[in-house]
Amino acid sequence: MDPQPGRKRLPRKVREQQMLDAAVQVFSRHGFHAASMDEVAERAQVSKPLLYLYLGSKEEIFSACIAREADRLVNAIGSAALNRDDDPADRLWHGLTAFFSYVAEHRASWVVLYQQARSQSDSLAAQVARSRSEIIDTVTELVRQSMESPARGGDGSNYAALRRESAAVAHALVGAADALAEWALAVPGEQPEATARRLMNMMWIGLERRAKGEGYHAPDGPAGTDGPAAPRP
Amino acid sequence: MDPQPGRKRLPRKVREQQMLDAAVQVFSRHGFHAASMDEVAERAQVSKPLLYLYLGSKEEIFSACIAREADRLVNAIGSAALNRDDDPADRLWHGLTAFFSYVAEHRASWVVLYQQARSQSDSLAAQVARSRSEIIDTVTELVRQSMESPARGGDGSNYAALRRESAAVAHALVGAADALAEWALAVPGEQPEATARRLMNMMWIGLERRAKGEGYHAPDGPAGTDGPAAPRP
DNA sequence: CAGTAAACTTACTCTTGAGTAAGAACGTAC
DNA sequence: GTACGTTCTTACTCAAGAGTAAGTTTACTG
Repeated sequence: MDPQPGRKRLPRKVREQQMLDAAVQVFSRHGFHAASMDEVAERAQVSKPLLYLYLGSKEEIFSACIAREADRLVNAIGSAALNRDDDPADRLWHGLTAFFSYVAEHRASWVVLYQQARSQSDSLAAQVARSRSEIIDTVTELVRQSMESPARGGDGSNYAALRRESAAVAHALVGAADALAEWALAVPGEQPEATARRLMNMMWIGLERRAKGEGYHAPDGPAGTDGPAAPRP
Repeated sequence: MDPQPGRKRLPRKVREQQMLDAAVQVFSRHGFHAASMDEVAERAQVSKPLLYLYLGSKEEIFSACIAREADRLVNAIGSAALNRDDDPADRLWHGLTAFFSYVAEHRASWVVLYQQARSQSDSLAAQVARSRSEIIDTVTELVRQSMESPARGGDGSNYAALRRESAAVAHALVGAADALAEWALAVPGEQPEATARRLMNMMWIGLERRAKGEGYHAPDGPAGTDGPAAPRP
């Protein structure tokens, strides 16, 4: 007789994953410092000493969460964006769709990765910064390829500027995606594809025209370092 | 004889502001839960009981920080964006420039407002949500005015869609601005105006063309709810 | 120079939560 | 069944930090 089947004596690897699942949930709700390891243990249906025996310390548990979730997210985006056709726009589109789907489905994962992670100041910052830049780098590369493809002759002189601009775009894109993902969760019936399309519409066209040399011309602002200011249409 | 002038017996209002200054710094570095009130007291050059006597509890102190900083930020943006010419693009431009200047100069303030604030789950969430939506609403209104101005006949049928789209744009804009602000701090010589111009170039052109009915058309993705898919140029 | 109200401090209490010591239950090999 | 290694728990220790009791100093007023 076994009243609760599957609820006892699991192999270590399985338990560890359960613990990490619980930890991600708790960290995402409360943040690193406010998260209670008692709560993690309770959620994982396990006692606290086992948690510590398997995973070390609170920091190590957080670290393991970050590593696992970053890996999952990068894989999700990468497999959607990289193994596709060569058109940068479509790759970006698929990547964004994958991202919004991922966030919608694994919200806690994203919260831990992007939001909770930013604020920590300890040694966690390094770990977190690495994971974040892994994501940003993927996007930066995507954007960079997009920006050099149309109407960019062998212009190698402003390569540094191109790199800087693509980094800026990538950061903005990820930030916008984050904010949009949170917004989308509060809007009933907003599908991940729809959110991705919104973001593409906002930014991609800007990129295309930017590549052709067009752009917004600032009026005479407080600091006029704009060079020759042309009138807007 | 007064060896350290200005270091003793200050009136309550002044001390309170010093305490809030210190609190903003500490909260921005460590987040709400990890922030130590001892550290706040030390930074404010004051003992802990005085801190509690004047400002109440840790939560109330955090609350007061949020309220004060949100007010400052909204004022900074509002006075730059609203008291200008009527062109929505220029207003947005001035607002963004003011924003990036503010973040560059009062980094801790923004961190507390936008980053730390998102994670809390307690009653703080309400306070924080109100302040954040105050900012978002300002931007949403700016964006909405921009979107209806060009080539939008008296089309009142998709008013709800317009509202939703402008909300999405506003969220994306603020998220992108946040990410860009952080990025800009790590790039030497990046001026607030330059960052604002980048963001305008990314998004404003997208908005303009979007208003004319143009947009990115997704390829045959996993979910093809795109309506009639026209080929991209 | 009292007297008094505000500004301010030292030195505590008490809760919460990270981390652990010591050992109990379970499964498996012989 | 009995030896042995793995899984797992009850019941603690200990430090950090929120919040406070009671008292001390300064400045101003009559």
